[in-house]
Parts: sequence; structure tokens; C-alpha cells
Amino acid sequence: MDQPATQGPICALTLPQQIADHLGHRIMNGELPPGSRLKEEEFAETYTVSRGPVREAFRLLERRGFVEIVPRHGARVRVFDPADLAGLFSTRAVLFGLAARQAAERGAPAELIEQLASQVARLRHSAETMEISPSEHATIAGDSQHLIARFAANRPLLKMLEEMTSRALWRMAWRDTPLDFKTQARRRQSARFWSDLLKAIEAGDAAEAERIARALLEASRDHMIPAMASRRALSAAAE
Amino acid sequence: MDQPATQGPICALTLPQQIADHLGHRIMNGELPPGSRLKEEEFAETYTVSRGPVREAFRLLERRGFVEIVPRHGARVRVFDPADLAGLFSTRAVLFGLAARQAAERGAPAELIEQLASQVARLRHSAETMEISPSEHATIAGDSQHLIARFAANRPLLKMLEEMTSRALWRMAWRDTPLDFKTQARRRQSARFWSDLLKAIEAGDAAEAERIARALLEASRDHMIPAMASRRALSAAAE
DNA sequence: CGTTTGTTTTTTGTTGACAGTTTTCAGGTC
DNA sequence: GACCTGAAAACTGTCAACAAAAAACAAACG
Repeated sequence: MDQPATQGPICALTLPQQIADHLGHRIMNGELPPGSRLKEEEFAETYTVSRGPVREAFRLLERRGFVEIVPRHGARVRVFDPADLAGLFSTRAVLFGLAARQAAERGAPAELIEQLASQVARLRHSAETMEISPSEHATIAGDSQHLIARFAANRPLLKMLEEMTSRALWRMAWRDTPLDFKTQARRRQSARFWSDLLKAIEAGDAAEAERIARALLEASRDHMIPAMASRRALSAAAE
Repeated sequence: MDQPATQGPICALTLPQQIADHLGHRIMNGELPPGSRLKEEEFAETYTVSRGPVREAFRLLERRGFVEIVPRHGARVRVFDPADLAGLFSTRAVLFGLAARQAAERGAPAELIEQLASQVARLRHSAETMEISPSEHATIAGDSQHLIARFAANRPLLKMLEEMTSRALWRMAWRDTPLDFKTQARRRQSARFWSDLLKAIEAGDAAEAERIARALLEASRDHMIPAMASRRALSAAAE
């Protein structure tokens, strides 16, 4: 019996992927600061591999938005641009809006509604008790987004959203300090959005689902950008 | 004096890029049919280069959507899925909608309005006289989209739209036969959309600009999908 | 006759070395 | 002292060969 090719890589990760993952973490930790040059030979030594796999790892990191490669000048850690962060969020918002619309249009199956309801309950609990951390709240919200994106039955859209989630720009900004879901008011707003979105999808109201989904991420954008700015101002003052 | 890094590659293209471009054309021509396997050694010989550059060319083609790479199993020409085509168009539509919105919000400068007006005039002329080919009409429309995307001042969005334009899925479907802008009625519809869009951007009406821009690409989608389907039915019958 | 197992062949992954550019830096000039 | 000039170092691009994995094939088994 051949199982239906579970897409997810069961076998061990490729060498370049492992290197890319590790380098990605090092970049997010701030160990490799934005703008710093990444030399192939250097990382080939630290990971005790040849330059080839490192080279490919750089390309993977470029695709994920961590580094920038200029053909004959090598790779550099991408410098962070706050304006790009806002643009990225706006883009993600319309994409997620489309996902919600198409999920609602499709007439979401009971399975989705059930799972989504469970997530909404968790978000509500998070908002009322403030028991979990901001990043955990963000994780639940992120998983819910993925859930909806999967049910939109639009493979190019799904891939694009997944790629954006792994896109590092705002993760780089994140570092340790969470930028959103710190206050109870904000968590309540988030829970309300998700609750409304669930209702709209359940009712098959595509236009409303799109509107809410989009507003949801735009709210996230408008909360994170100022938080980011103040954090940057702080770190700049500390120097 | 150092000129401000004109982004566009003035220097000669990289070897992998050249190979990727050429292979891309061969795929679009149908010389390399969907599903066919691409062996590194084979193309290394035909291009009289080593396997390294060919390998990188495959990765570039993967990023452009031409091929699919499975880690230890090599590269294959991506098989065409009509459902994906529709999804791709819908996604592109909302992205372009956002671009139009942000361009309008920004208050487009005279330069943009002027260039756009010139393009609209050409589209109108195309619709009335039917002098140019469908693909030329499509090119003008595509350039106009790029124009608006550039003025949206959203770099992530611009990059994403550019990548989607080079994404091959519908180009592969295109081949020689154009799928849209064949009838005068359709060209008139196209010209009217662009004219309205120009007016909305000029007036700074962001919501209207988004609505039109989106409807514009959705119309394109709804015209091309049936054309594609019938074309495929024809080629299937020919076998 | 279909299935499975073991072997051969093909293909990808990785390595180390060489060639061509770019960057760096020292010396000379105005 | 700032700026240009040219050699040296460092780095990326490319290549050919080796190692490991996958695919194809053939023989044995139920």
C-alpha cells in the first residue's frame, strides 16, 4: 500500500536546508546583524562542509527574505526597512482576505468550522485570563490563518501565504520582545475579530469574511509598526 | 562619481541566468513537455558547461514556477493545473487591487498620470482599430500594471507582482495562441477598465481604484480560463 | 503470473582545486 | 592631506572527480 505522498518531508533534511535553518536562527538572534557580509568560505569552515552547500543555503535564505545576494558580490544579511514591514503586512492582509473569501465561498466543511471554533475559544481564553504569553497568542492566530488558507482551495495562494509567514522581515524585528498582543484590550479585539470571521465563514458570507480577515491583519499591522518604531528608538538610544 | 546603482543589471547576465532563460523558452515552446525530467548532466552537455551552473539554473526556474524540484529526485517540468491558473489570477487580482489602492492613496504624481494616459490611449486605439495583435494589447496592459505597481511605493508588493508576472503557469498555457483580447468587445471592455482606473487614481479615490483594478484582472481571468479549457480540449482531441 | 529481493546503472550530492573579479591596501602624485 | 594608481589578497564562479542515493533491471520466490 502506497500512502498518498505525505508532502511533508519524512526523510532527513538536506544539508543546505539544515545550514539555512541554522543561519536563519543566527540572523534572527541578531548574531549576524543586518548588512553584515556572509562569506561562503567562512561558513563552510564553521559547519565543516564544502562551499557548495553553503552557497545553496544562501539562495534558500534569499528566497526566505533573510539575505540579499548580488551576483558577483556575495550575500549580505538584509537590512531592515520599516516601510517594507508595513508594505509586507498590507500585502499579507489582502492575501489573507482572499483566502477567507474563497474559504467562505466554498462553503466550509464542518471540520474546518470545528477546528476554527476551538482556536477562537483559545483566543478568547487568552484574552480573558491573560494566562499565556503574547507570542503564544500570536501562534494560535497564525495557526488559524493557516487553517483558513488551507481550506481556500487555492494552491498558489496557500504557497504564497506560507512563504510570507516564513519571510523574515517582521521576525527579524521581533527578536525576543513580542510586539503585539501585550494588552488585554488588544487581545480582546483579536478574539472578537476571529469570532466574527468564523461566523462569516460559517454563514458563507464571502464579502464579509474578506472584509474582516483583512481588517484583522491591518489591525495587527497598525499595532506592530508603532511598537517597532519605539523599540528601535530605544535600541538606538542605548548605543 | 558613483551612479546610484541602477538596479537593472547593466553587466552581462550570469551563466545560470542565461541557461534558465533559455530553458524557460524551451519549456514555453513545448519542447520540454510538462512532467518531463530534467537531468543535470544532459543540459550540462548541451550548453557545454559544468553541472554547477545548470543546477543553479534549475533553482531559478523553480522560483519562476517552471519546474518542480524534489530534493534527491531531481527536477521535472511542472505539470499544468487549470485550477492553479484560476487561483493564480485571483491572487494576482487582489495584489494588483492593493497596488492601485496605494497608488491612489499616495496621490499619484503628474508623471504617472501622464504615462498612464498615454497607455490608455494606446489601448483605446487598439480596441477601435484592432490593428495590433492580441499579445501586443496584453503587453501594453501588462506594462500599465507595472507602472501602477511601481508607484504604489510598496516594495514587497512590487516584487511579488513582478515575480508573479514572470511566473510561468499561464505563459505555459499561452504558447503561441493568445487567449485574450481576441474580440473587439473584449478590447473595448479592457480599454474602459483602464480608463476608469486612471480616473479613479487621478481623483485619489483609493477604494474605487482597488475595486476597478481587481475587477480588471478578474475579467481577464474569466475570459482566459474558458479559452484555455477549449484549447486543451482541442489539443487533446488532436492526439 | 505477479511480487519481491538483490544487483547494476544512472543520477544527484558533495568535495577540492583552479580561473576570473572584486575588494583591499600600500605607494606615489598633486 | 586628499586623491588617483597599481599590485596583492580575498572572494566568488566554474570545473572535474568522488561518494551516496535513487532508479532500472534481472533473477528468484511464492
